[in-house]
Amino acid sequence: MKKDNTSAPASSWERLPELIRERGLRLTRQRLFLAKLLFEDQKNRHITAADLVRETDKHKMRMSLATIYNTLHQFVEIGLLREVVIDSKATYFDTNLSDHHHFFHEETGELVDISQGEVGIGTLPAPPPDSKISRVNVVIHLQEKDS
Amino acid sequence: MKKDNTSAPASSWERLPELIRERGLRLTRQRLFLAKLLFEDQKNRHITAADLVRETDKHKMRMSLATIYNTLHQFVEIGLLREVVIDSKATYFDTNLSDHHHFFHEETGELVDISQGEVGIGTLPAPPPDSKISRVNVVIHLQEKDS
DNA sequence: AGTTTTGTTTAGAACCATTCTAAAAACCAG
DNA sequence: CTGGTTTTTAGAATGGTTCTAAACAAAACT
Repeated sequence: MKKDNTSAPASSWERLPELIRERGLRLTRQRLFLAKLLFEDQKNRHITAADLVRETDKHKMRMSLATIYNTLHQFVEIGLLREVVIDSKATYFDTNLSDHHHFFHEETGELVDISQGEVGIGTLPAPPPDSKISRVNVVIHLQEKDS
Repeated sequence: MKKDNTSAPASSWERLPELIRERGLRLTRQRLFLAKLLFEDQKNRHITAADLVRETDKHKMRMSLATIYNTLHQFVEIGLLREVVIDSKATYFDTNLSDHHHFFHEETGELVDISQGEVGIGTLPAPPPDSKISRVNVVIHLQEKDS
């Protein structure tokens, strides 16, 4: 039985190399480096491809945009990341795999986790016939209060 | 004839011309035609810019893409439409102004209204200081049940 | 009416995030 | 080390959306 036990900020970062391998991906310098950027500090992050370009550049580990996108999507496929789309400007990749929702700061484009308990969805409507609910996204848009 | 005025889009379609004027926009052939397409049948619609291009073409009222986008955004500004972003593929414009949420069919890209009462949001977390909630979006993603 | 002012439409170029291509490089089993 | 397969890469291509600046149309003024 394979236990798909990957919740919270991924499993501990030291195990990522084997995890990547187990899921059928080769362990390359680029994938390892991106994994490090994403998961090393154990914090939940909401990152765009552009953010990663900036970070890799800063660390003198410049790599192709295509690689960054490929890796991000592969990480989603093997359950290391979740994709979050809020506005049409960019796709965010979320290291927090637990069931949760988001605040979205409209001015800054910043995403902030809302822990699971804080949004109580009382009732959900029944899905139409022949469909099943694959996920429920709640996004609370925030505006700055003009003081 | 039943007057289904409950969640009717915008005010009645006959008043749109004056409404457009009141909000400081000139009443042009293009704006009038798009308003007609969007609101004439009093049904709630979820339309993309590309949809409108198709419809205007079909009615031999071809107009520039820029005009379609401009008009759509102006209609949002004057409160005739709401913008809904679900995935990064396209922006939807919703003629249903009432407070409601959406089913999203992942396979077809189709959006379906969920009437207000059917999603009960029990608890909302307090917004961070200096921010206020501008809106709450709930999107229920649907997958086809492989029968 | 005609003329001016100002707002609108237009085609096409520009933009920007993302994906594709096909060739070179890296990984890894034997 | 070699061969076979996967990855990476630069740059081109894509697709939705926005911008530009020129032509045009609507309201305003005489």
